[in-house]
Amino acid sequence: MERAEAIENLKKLVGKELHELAHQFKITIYQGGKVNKGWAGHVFERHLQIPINSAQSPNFGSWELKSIPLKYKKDGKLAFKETMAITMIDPVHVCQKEFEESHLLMKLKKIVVVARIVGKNVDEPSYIHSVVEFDLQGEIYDAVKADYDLVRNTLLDPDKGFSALTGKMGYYIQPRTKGAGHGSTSRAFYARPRFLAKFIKL
DNA sequence: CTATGATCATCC
DNA sequence: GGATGATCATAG
Repeated sequence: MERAEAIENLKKLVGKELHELAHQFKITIYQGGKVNKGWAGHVFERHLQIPINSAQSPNFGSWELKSIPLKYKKDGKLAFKETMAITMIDPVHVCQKEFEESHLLMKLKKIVVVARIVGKNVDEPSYIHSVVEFDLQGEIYDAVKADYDLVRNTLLDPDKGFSALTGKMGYYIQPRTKGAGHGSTSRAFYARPRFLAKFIKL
């Protein structure tokens, strides 16, 4: 499927209620009192008839699908509820590649984001807000590159290394723990709200 | 077990 | 309210 075609396809979903779609595709939201945190993303992937797998990237060759939750603040305005996971950090790869060749940049250039509005928990209705693409230019590109270099330099520093990475680092992009939990120590690049705000109109 | 889809829990 | 670290379901 072409990227432009998929975007058109996703835009048809604007205004739809996600729980309804999840039910149609038989996607698990609750399992024994616990939440399937990836359910929203699976709904979109199923809608586009994309196979759900855990391979690092090319969801479908030329682009990448992400979803981000939005929420209403008490004054009635919209705000980003969470940061967005972009991709896992592979220390070896990051040390060998400059930003221009990085997996991070390749991903960012391919990402299509679906912003959706959520309530205070998964039982609240969830509606699709908009579909956007990332377009790194000028100031944004340089800032993201700086964040990548910060992570890279930390990994290359003999006194720091992988374990020194923390979510406190980075202005637009941060290195943060991510994994199956229970002792997993893998980390991923996350996009901070201020980065998302550059591309998503609230 | 790990990567991907992300959100939850808790701290400030 | 925003930020940071931990965690869950699914699939390979």
